[in-house]
Amino acid sequence: MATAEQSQNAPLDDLSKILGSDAHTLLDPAVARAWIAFLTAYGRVTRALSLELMDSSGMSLADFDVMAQLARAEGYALRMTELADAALISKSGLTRRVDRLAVNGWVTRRRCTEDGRVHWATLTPLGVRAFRGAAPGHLRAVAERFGASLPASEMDRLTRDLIKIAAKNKERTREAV
Amino acid sequence: MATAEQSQNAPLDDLSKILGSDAHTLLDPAVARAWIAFLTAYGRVTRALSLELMDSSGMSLADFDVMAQLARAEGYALRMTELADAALISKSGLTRRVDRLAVNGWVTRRRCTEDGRVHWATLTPLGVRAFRGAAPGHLRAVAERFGASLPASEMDRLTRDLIKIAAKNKERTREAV
DNA sequence: CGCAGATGGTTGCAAGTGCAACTATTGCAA
DNA sequence: TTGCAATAGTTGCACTTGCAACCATCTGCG
Repeated sequence: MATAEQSQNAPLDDLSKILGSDAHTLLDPAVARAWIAFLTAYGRVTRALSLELMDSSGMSLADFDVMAQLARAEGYALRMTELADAALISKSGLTRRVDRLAVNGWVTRRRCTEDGRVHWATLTPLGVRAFRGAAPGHLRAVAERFGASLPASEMDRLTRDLIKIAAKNKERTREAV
Repeated sequence: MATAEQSQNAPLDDLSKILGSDAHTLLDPAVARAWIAFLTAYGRVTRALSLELMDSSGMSLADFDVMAQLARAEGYALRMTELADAALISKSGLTRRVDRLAVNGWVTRRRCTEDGRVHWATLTPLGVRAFRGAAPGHLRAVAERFGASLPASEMDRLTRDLIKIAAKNKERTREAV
């Protein structure tokens, strides 16, 4: 992945050296630049946020995401599958993440009385406190690293664009088939 | 991580339930929406591209990125560290990735004669062929999944915004200190 | 020279990840 | 009621990852 700055000019022209001059018919150079910038921005921002969050709260970005989903939920509780979907990770990944969060005492798993197959992951009081401790710093960091780069008007446009891209790729590719 | 669509309205309002009403002073709701959309778009697009690329060429997205960097480079060769930087992965990660690419016969490692510490990773003729085989489909997929969502004018604006965000997070956080 | 310190790369280790196969539970239909 | 398909979640496995410690090589200074 090229960094955004260096390849601002010609990420695809470089490739046309190896792919031939029809490279730009496969992928519009403007899209190629946007794609490189997208990957670069994502990589840098998430790496920085992840290190900061780990340092300040001993929580991985994935931990935070999962706990934030629970924090938003009615009664701080969600079924495992709902939670996995919301956090965009696999079911098995969630099982083990909740294991780890449970070891920290931040989350518990309760079997559902009405449907024995279902387990509710729930934020414990300790987990609520941990989230309250971690969130301000993390949200501020997101504001600084992601938000502060653009004026407010630009931010809404960016949101619309990103939502369009996300919508176009909604199907869960493997499982949806 | 909430999905872009569902939380379009109020990702932060939900959190104010747990964080208190000053949640929005920590992170502007418009930024919060953009951030969620960003994470969602990245997750969905890369997952889809990665599966498609693996199916069609037996190449991971990371493999492709590394080989694309080499394909762009003078003589299809880069030093290991340059390559790691360009591909935004760690040095150790690159060592092992190149190991795997070498097993496929796509990349070789040559020790530099002038400076014995340096190793040049180089695309082999077979690697060039593999890249030529994989690239068209992958570029087309990027065009479809990422590019086709937005009109050309919007794409350039998106690029500018993303580059600003990337630039703000340029320091390599750990090593730069 | 020769040795300290910087630089380039690799390896040990302790994670994290997804897929596919598995177990447990439910619901429905004969 | 029994039995089978569908659903929820977990586990085995194989693979990837990054950090920190390590080895090899080079550079510059006494």
